[in-house]
Amino acid sequence: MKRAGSEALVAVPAPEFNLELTLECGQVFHWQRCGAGWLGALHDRAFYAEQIGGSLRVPAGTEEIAQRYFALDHPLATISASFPRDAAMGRAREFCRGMRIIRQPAWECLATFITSSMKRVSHITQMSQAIRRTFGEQRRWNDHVVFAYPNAARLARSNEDELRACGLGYRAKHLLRTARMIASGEIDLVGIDQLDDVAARALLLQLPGVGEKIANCVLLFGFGRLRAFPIDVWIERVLREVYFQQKRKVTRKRLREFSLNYFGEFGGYAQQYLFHHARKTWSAGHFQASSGTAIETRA
DNA sequence: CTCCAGGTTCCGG
DNA sequence: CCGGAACATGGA
Repeated sequence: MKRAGSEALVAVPAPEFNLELTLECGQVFHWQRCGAGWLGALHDRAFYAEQIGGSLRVPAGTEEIAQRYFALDHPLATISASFPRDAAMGRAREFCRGMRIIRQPAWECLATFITSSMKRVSHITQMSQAIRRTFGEQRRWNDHVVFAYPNAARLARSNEDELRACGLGYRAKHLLRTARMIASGEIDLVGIDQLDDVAARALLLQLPGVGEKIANCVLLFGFGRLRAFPIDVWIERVLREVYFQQKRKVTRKRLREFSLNYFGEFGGYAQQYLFHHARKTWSAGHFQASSGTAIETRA
């Protein structure tokens, strides 16, 4: 009688939004395709969402949670218009139309990105699922099962061997120590909302396994700091090939200063668009072939 | 088998 | 501040 996966769904208006792109662009790692949509854990509950044209269909009663999580209130047209007017950025903007930077729970975001260093996106997904299955609470949606991300207190009670069994390798030590610092209250994640970007970043940098790049990921994806600009291997490639072409000896510090100035108020969005576009087209050749327009680096 | 992946940490110039 | 090396694991 009831079709699994389609009972009690209600529509939420979602203009300028692409659910698939948003969930598959490498900002979040645990959503699984399910029927016409996606299944995952949103905060502490099982959650399902599917997109039909300009609207999102979600379980009745979760409309507001969905709107907030998927950041449907971000002014995407304004954000898009704020990007610098260069060719590479223009291609990324077209390629990523409808991609939004979602609002992930801070701890889940922090913990997941601690596991991300030197790992491919598919591996990060594997580790996230293993951690959820091992330590997380089980939730059901119709006849499907998902696992919530374990909180810091739960991981603080685990040990390095259990975490290594989830595939974390040397990252196990980092995640365990960070979980303990959060669980003990030594570092207050909630309080970060009251800090400006610089102070918030400095606080995150105190955590084991969190450097400049991961701190910026957490600020961007977990704290809605849309100016934060994580520089990973892909973005570094883009910056060097596109914006610093034929320039020798460009230091990390120089790249960081350039990206904060050049990409502006919504730099985090620009970064994610460039990241996804580069990752999906680099090997295909578009990217390099069309990156011949070097941009003058204005100080 | 070799290479590399959304880096961080530690160490010596 | 800057450059290098070690660090685990898995898929191509």
